[in-house]
Amino acid sequence: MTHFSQSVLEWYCKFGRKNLPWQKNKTDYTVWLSEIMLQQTQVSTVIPYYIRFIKTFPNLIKLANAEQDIVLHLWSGLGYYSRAINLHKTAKIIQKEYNGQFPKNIKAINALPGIGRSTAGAIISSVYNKTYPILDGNIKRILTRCFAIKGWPGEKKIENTLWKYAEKYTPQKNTDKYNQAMMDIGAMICTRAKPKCLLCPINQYCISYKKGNPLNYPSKKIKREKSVKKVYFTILQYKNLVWLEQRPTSGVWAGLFSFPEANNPKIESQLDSYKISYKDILQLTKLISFKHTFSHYQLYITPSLVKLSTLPIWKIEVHKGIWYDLLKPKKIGLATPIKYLLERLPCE
DNA sequence: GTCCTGAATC
DNA sequence: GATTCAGGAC
Repeated sequence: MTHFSQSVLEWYCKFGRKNLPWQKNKTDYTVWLSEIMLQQTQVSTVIPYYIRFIKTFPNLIKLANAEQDIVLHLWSGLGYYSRAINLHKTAKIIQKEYNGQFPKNIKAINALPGIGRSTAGAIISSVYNKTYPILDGNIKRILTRCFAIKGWPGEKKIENTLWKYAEKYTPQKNTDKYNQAMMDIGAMICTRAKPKCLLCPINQYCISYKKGNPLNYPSKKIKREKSVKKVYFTILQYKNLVWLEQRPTSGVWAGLFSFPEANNPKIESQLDSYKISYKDILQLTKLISFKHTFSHYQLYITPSLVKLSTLPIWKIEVHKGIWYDLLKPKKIGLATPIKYLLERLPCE
């Protein structure tokens, strides 16, 4: 084992995190679930979601047999909803094709929806203590700083280099502890801003520390202007009921419910397509516009509230959706801005 | 390139 | 208050 890895392991014994919710009563299921939630998401954000999720679905079979809407409901607000859809898919695959037993070899795990090389490595090292490297954002930050690796880590060439380093330093023994330690060091010591280099167990190996420039790493992505999109939501409300439609299983807010939307501000055309007659409108209010920023574009949302005096009935299958009861909300997936709007609607 | 959000930072 | 940033799979 390298001195580098030895230092990492010694640090873990003293300072590593060992009491996170998914580290108690650890099983393949809890590790898998937490690793999926932790993709692109920080620990403090995940904890309440994880606890609620595990309460509702204490094991894989419960999850496999669940309605997708319930799964998305529990994921609402966590973002990257394809993670939830893939999680559910994977549960069903394991139930059907693996007899309910989580596969134990890396290739089979890696082939499951939503599990890439790093997550597969994290699961198999954490649950079975097999020797496989991981490479998440934390570890990329540590490695680029320690070995002064220039270039944006998202670039294929740089990522391959980083995997080489990850392989080289992942020890044969105690891989589980080492991988957890590296994630902890990345989250607690080798932070993006104000890294605590003096407390770092591997500062003696760290080139950027010696040079005094750890903040130069990792190199930043060359950023391009975010495109701007506009959308107009039509909020149809009759008493406590609000009309919501389910979005397709791909694209933004996959599988979540949302208001009817249009690309032009003319509320009339939207009302026409829903065959709403003006005599049924009690009140039509343009609500305050706001901005929602995605990783790849900005969305300006202008909602209009249309209060109706009768419950419209449109031809079946022309508009597929649900009348969402504000007083008895159905458990469905809702994106954050939709949840925000629904919470602020006055109900009668 | 496409997928999201809350926390950190300005 | 507005902007930036962290965080992997497909």
